[in-house]
Amino acid sequence: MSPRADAVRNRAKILEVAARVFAERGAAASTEQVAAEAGVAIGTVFRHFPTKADLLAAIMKDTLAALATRAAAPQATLAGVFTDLVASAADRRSVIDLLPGLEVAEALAQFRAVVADLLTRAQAAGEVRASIGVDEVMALLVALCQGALRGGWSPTLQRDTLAIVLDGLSYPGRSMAEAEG
Amino acid sequence: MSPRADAVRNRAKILEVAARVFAERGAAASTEQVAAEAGVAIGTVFRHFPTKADLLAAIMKDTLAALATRAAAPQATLAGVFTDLVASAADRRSVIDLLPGLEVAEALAQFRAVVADLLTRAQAAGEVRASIGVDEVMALLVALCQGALRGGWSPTLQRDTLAIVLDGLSYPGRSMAEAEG
DNA sequence: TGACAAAGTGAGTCTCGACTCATAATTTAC
DNA sequence: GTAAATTATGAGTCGAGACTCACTTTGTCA
Repeated sequence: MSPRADAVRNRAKILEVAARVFAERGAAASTEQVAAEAGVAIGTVFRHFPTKADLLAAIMKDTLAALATRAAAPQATLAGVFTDLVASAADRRSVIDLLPGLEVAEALAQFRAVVADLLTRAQAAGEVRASIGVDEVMALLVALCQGALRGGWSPTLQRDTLAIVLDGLSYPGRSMAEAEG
Repeated sequence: MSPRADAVRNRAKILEVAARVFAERGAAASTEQVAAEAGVAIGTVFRHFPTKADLLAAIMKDTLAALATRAAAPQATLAGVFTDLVASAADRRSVIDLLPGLEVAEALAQFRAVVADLLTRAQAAGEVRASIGVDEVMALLVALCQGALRGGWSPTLQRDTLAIVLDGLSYPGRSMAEAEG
């Protein structure tokens, strides 16, 4: 027997609303808020997602999958992914707190793989220097998103900080970092 | 009459312990934890800091002041400040959550002024391109700290991401950011 | 040393949020 | 249309943590 129609509808509605609520009010927003805004009883939320952590993980998984899909498009570029991500973080539409090690590993790995591909292509095109690895790129991506999210970066600030980081990715060498102890 | 000696001692002890506890376990650590580790009763903590937010604000204020002092040293450089901050964030020794608008404004402004000075000098020395402003530098600083804090960056990753960003600060132009819509 | 005010104590209150479960309402299968 | 199973409901439980306060202890000053 397939799942009941109302169950499917409610699950989708809860996920959609929860993503918005947690993005707006932070992961500390209560499950009751989510239930109220989704128009269901709190018990319904817990039937679909036995734990608040499960709900957050489901959202992260969806978000990462959507990002991976967008980044896997033929015309996608590394710079484009950075721009998109930072904009959506500043907008509080995605990228909740990274809850370490919670069922999201697989989705994260997939996204990472797509970024790795974009990086390779950018390097082949001479847009990014060869010495840079995926780890650094992912780290910078997360850092910029956290900054944009918590700092509420304006579009101008997003553009300017991104320009700096992207330039750093392409710059030939002479890192200032060597210049100090 | 000057304040009692034990009161002064306890206040200092609480601040010291609280900074460590919140850095290690996050701002969600309970006030009881702090009291226990400081060896005082919970009422004592609340006597000195009527609210948990007051305690966090006091810590942030101290931290920012210490940072400003270190960054104001004659031999300090912009690259050095970036390196120090990211290392201490990764180490969870400072930089708690930025609680928006809470008595920290003044301390933040002071730190920002010191960074502005370092930036001006770096630009005069030709180490950073002239088009960059303090806002971008502060934004990148916060972003990198958040990333290092939540991502638990290894020393290697700290060095590599920092090198990229610092290179971006000095790079002459040709931002990749223009290359997409 | 005595007296008093400042500071310390910690059990208790209060609020809030995660999670449960007995019961009611729906949906589906036939 | 009806039975049976699935799902929805929401008041209630439970625990945690911020904060209070009546009372005790301690430091200070004369």
